[in-house]
Amino acid sequence: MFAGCDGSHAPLFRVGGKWTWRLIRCLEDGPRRFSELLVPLRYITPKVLTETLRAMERDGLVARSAHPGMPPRVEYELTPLGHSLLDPMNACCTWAAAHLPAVLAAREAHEPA
Amino acid sequence: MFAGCDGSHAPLFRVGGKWTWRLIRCLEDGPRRFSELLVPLRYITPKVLTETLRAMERDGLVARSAHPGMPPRVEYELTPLGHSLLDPMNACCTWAAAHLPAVLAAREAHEPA
DNA sequence: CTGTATCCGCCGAGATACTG
DNA sequence: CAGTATCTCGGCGGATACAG
Repeated sequence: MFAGCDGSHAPLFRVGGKWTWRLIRCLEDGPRRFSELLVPLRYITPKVLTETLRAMERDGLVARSAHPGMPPRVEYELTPLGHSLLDPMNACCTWAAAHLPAVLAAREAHEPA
Repeated sequence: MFAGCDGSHAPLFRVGGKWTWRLIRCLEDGPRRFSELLVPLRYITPKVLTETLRAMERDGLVARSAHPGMPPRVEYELTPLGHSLLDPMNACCTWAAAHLPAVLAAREAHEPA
């Protein structure tokens, strides 16, 4: 998604992935450790969490900082760029919250389950 | 996407599909016929266009009106609900346009292609 | 604790051809 | 013109197990 904004076909920013938006929400209040992300994102697997984080890191949305030692301690936090994504995100979430009932009603009308 | 706004896991509104956002752009200026959508959405196949339109119809974002006769004439247009999606969409597109260079730079830094 | 390594299933998306 | 009918493919996302 976000594609078509510039007329190109490129799939932009990994946003559109299943977990990306929720992950941003988990990070909006400050740095979080790997295991602190596994809990609120219930049922995400470590592999998928790693993939999502790495992708967002490549896009400059998330910063990873590893504190050496034992046990290992790694923290993830939103970069300023990642933080700026919260604005359009909130616009979308506001829309969704306002219009979810209408969408569900429309579905119900087409699929009288 | 849009998931997580209410804490649920439901994949919301079909928005997140590959063509949905571009389709909305094509409809924002008024009704369009099936064949008029195939052209600007270059290389979309009839099958996929139909699937996308049907899904958006189910969600109450698009209205389909078939004028009987020969040759057949069918028009699609955004409902008020679909139109209201333009606001958050534009917020996202504005963000993307503003920060695309930063994202590309971040990718370049991680993948010195 | 913070990941990696395999393997797998599902489904969106496309190619191609055909129909009312 | 406006679709439908099959078939196929790739890749995200998940399950499970293991490692530093």
